Amino acid sequence: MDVVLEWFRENKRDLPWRESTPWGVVVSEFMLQQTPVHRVLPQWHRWMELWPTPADLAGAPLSDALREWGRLGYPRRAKRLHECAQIIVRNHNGIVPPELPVLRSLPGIGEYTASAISAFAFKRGELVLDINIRRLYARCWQGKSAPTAAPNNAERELARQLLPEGDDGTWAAATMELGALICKARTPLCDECPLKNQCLWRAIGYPQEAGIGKSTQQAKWRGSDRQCRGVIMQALRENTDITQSELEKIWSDRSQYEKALASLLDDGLIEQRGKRFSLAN
DNA sequence: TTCCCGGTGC
DNA sequence: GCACCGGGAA
Repeated sequence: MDVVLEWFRENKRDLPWRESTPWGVVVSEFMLQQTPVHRVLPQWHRWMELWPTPADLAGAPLSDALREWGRLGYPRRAKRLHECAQIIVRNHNGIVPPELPVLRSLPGIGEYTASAISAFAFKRGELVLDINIRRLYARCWQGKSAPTAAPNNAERELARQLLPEGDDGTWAAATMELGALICKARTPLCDECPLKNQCLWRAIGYPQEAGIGKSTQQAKWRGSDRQCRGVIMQALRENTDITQSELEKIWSDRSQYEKALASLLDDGLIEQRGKRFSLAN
């Protein structure tokens, strides 16, 4: 697949974590879970400035990590990353472990993130299956418009066959970049694709399978439990300490507020001391 | 204004 | 199979 690697050499974005330490890669992968590159960039720089090593983050209060996470979304990721830092310090001498099973055992690191860290931080030719790569494979080699909800063994086998011998992680980076920039979910730029002459989906006229690739409908954001949690977190990021009665004013639906508050306490993202709430420590 | 984008953990 | 986030494209 030299055309893909050649395309990557000429078109890859200049992303700072590609020139960073293994820890920088870990931080980037956590932030990039469910969040686009352009939103991650400023936050990543800030975090690497504040906490350039696992020991630095492990030594900081969780509340600082949650505050600096800002509006990236899914603040449980910040808590898990903080936990990762502490485990790395405690069990791995402060060094990011390169072994796939060890990475996989850390909180917030699943199949994708473990292989991505191994490939990008340690230059290993791992099987990396993020949604961009999976979409590219589904289209080009399977003639489908989109991949299934989760990878199965047949898909892993196909991906393994495509992985170049002796790869150093460049294949994953290249296919991910191609999926993100050209083989896009909604409006693929097929004319610019280095694989356009061998893409099965293109060859058979871009069929759309019923039901495939459709994620379950997300509830409206406005008025959702998610929005309520976000509003509470934002209030606690801006106020180090806030009373029960002040906090409850920020959301009009009382029962939804109570539910969101309880779930944030349950997730260990916030804490209560008497009548006052703050980010968890 | 709605719709879409995207890993982990339960 | 569902909950979790916020921003940006359509």
